[in-house]
Amino acid sequence: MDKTFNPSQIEQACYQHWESKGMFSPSGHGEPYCILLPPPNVTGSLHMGHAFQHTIMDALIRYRRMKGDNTLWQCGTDHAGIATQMVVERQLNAQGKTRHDLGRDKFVERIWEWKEESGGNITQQMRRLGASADWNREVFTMDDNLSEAVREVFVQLYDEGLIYRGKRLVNWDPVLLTAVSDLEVVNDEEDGHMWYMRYPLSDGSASLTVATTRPETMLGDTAVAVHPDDERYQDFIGKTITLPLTGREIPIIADDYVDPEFGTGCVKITPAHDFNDYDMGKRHDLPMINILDDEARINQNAPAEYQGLDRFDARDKIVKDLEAAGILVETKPHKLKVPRGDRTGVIIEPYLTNQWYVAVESLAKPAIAAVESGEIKFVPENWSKTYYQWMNNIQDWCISRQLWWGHRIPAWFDEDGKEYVGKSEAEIRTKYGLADNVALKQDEDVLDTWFSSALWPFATMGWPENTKELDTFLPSSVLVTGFDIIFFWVARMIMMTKKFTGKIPFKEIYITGLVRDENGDKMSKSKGNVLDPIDVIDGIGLDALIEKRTTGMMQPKLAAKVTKQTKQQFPNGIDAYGTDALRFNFAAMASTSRDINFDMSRVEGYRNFCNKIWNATRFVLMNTEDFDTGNKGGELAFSPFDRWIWSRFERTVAQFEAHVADYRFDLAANTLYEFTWNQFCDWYLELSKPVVNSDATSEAQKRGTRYTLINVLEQLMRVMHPFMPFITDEIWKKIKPLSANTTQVPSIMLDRFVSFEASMLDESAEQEIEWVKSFVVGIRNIRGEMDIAPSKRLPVLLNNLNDVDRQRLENTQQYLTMLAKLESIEILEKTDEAPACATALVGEMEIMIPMAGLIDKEAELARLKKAADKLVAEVQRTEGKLNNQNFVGKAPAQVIDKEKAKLADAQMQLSKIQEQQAAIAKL
RNA sequence: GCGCCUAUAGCUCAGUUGGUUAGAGCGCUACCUUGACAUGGUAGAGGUCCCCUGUUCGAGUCAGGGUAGGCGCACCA
Repeated sequence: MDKTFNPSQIEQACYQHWESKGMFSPSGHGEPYCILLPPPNVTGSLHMGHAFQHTIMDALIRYRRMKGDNTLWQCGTDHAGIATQMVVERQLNAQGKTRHDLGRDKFVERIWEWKEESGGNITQQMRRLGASADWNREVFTMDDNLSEAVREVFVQLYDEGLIYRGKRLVNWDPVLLTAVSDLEVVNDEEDGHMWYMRYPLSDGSASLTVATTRPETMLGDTAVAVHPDDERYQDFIGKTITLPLTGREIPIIADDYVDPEFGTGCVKITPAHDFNDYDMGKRHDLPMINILDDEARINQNAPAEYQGLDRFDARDKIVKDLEAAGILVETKPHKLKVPRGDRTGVIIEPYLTNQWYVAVESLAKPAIAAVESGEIKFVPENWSKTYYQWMNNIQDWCISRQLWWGHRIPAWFDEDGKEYVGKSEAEIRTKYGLADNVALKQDEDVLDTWFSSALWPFATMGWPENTKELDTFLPSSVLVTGFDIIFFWVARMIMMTKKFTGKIPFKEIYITGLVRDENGDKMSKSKGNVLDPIDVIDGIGLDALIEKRTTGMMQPKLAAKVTKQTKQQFPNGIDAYGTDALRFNFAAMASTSRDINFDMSRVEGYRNFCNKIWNATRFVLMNTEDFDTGNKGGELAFSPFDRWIWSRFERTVAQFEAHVADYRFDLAANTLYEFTWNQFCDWYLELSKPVVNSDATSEAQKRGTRYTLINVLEQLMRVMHPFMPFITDEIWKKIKPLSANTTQVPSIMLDRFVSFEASMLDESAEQEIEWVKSFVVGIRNIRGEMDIAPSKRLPVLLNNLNDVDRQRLENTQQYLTMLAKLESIEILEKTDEAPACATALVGEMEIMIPMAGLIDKEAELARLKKAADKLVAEVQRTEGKLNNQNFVGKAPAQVIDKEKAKLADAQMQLSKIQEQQAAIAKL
């Protein structure tokens, strides 16, 4: 084996081995355990959030697979309507063309080509992460069977009256030229203005001043509203206003939506361009005058001089014209929430169009109940509140998109515009009894991407066919996803799955944090702080990283800043840390926190951890490969250390499993790290050396230790495998033949998880080894603080031993000598006169190192003082507690006894140290 | 406005039902090429647990109030 672990040499071959041998498919026996992959964008690439979530999903799947479950990680990709269409449009734009130049069919063909070209990208990247998803069952949301499910659902919902078409205000993206859902609009506060305009009454008697943040919409005003109880305006209600610029006569109406305190208490009403005004318009039966076209230019409904102007140009002109006419009273700076499309960043227009909607109320009820009853559990539980809050105020879902890429809406219109819904034109003709000569035209629109992903839990299992998979893997076990798509996806899956299968889609929802950079900033291209998980695995040079971060930026001027920042952050680029280190890092970061700050130095730490494991393996192999490990018989004599490490190992297994069951992967990872590094490597491997290297130990003892070395390591690899699949499989293949594991499976991933063996717990061995450790640490302590060279062998005197101390000393003397680098160990008898010594305590036993020639008197006094000070504080604290009648009277006896024992121990130690101080001071 | 979250070592984070001297990794200091590993070892320094009040024998932990930061939803003429 190489002296250092080199992940790049093993990972890809290892993965190919797994995949080519079909190890990712469900075994077909055991309890079903299924995870649905949140389908990533088919043409996208893997980002840190994916890597994080996929690590967790894979860890769970690998763990359950090794536990003997019938595991399915159902994977696939999403067609991502808007995102994908935008990418291909941008490619066309770069060639100076638009999608309209190609036409719909050619354009869609072009997207399919792009999907063929880049569609495998993200799944290849998932493979680099070690994801053991069942690629044989990989699906794409536009596959035939999924499209069939989409049509089936649409038609059923329509037939039940739960899908309807209506002309309503929607969020319109004037660049994408499509409606988008509420969730796809971000409302952020921006600086704007408030314009005050004086509208004259038609009778010329007076005027009303209205305030607006969007003066251009006045072209579509169809009323002015005041509060019905507002005394200032009682006389105006029912009169009319002659709208400036258009000359339209519009009524003054009363509606208690108006807040008399805000602005002037008079509101201009533009029902076709504002959601609140729309509602008011409906209440008062106002005309709805649309003044914009699809691209948000002023249309023919406005005076000629404004027609064709872009909305912002129109605003400027209108403000100027109103000012000139003396209608504009005042302009004030004003902060307002501006709705922008989350994809394009352009300002969204409320726009009156025909769209398809899902009436969600009846679907929401059972979906709410499923969480309320505990049938579906959120982890952490708090996220259920977010879910309820949205579900209890849920709005009908606008599912039509004016895009070309996606599932075409299965609705047809005849020449009179009458709608017919069915899975195909032929079906419709039968269903509605339409003659062949009736001309039908299919709706141009496609469905919201989330409509198909809402069907993911059952459509991927073959629905509407009644398949074995549906029966076995629905509901799935746990959904691992981010809180940002609880509404988009999670809630809608619950609604649709309940509706169409009567089952819940998943039993638990594990909500992960969002991966941010080490400063807690969201990773984004414009901030230039994005990291590609593959770069963390393979490493990347500084120049290449800068290149990657600065190409294709929306704002090229940011490139300089990003370059500087990247140089500062990664002056030498990024090292190749390997997949296992990255995965272990993600596991270790997966606490309950909602933000995960990605810290490269931690990945480095886990890369070092991999190297530690690698080298521990080298050591174990050196000592077992050409020796008898006792697997073929022969007496095994286990030392206290052997029994101790087994006991600790069993505890580790139990803790690990408990933490995984709680979805506390951070604690699970720490448990493994602690055991492996701080117990197995730091102590056990050291302790094994005297046994395997000494002529004084018997063959049986050597066998016992070799057996323990190889088998603890072999089992440890199995426990670690879900988190670190590559290194564990590589090592396992090397060590398994030497171990007691007789399995014939070709990879650790198909072997059984280690089962907790309570019989291996050994309290007395653990105590004995704790005694050894404090003995050794006591001496290292003196060495360290007294500046004694580590290589210097020390003579040690022991005093005040009890029977247990004597027994333990006898059991472990050879180890103590080696670990603490001792020259000799001598027990003082009561009658002996002790020389001047530096002292450490193990319980009541004193470990003494003669000072002569080694230790400076003043230094030792200083060291003792430090120890004594601590003990004095401790004695004072505990005495204070025990003298407090309230404490003694009210605290449980157990706690009081603990305090008493603590006090006694501190007093004992203190008196011994004080004796030492006195003795040394006399020198 | 409603709801949620966070605040612990220089940095990134754990800390379970309240109960030893509050922990880990990284970083820092000193020493060490010993034979698995310098991607290593040994020792060490480093904390007003955001603030206030309360409950309690006892609070990092519970309650109330505040401060700072973050997120979601709704509203904003």
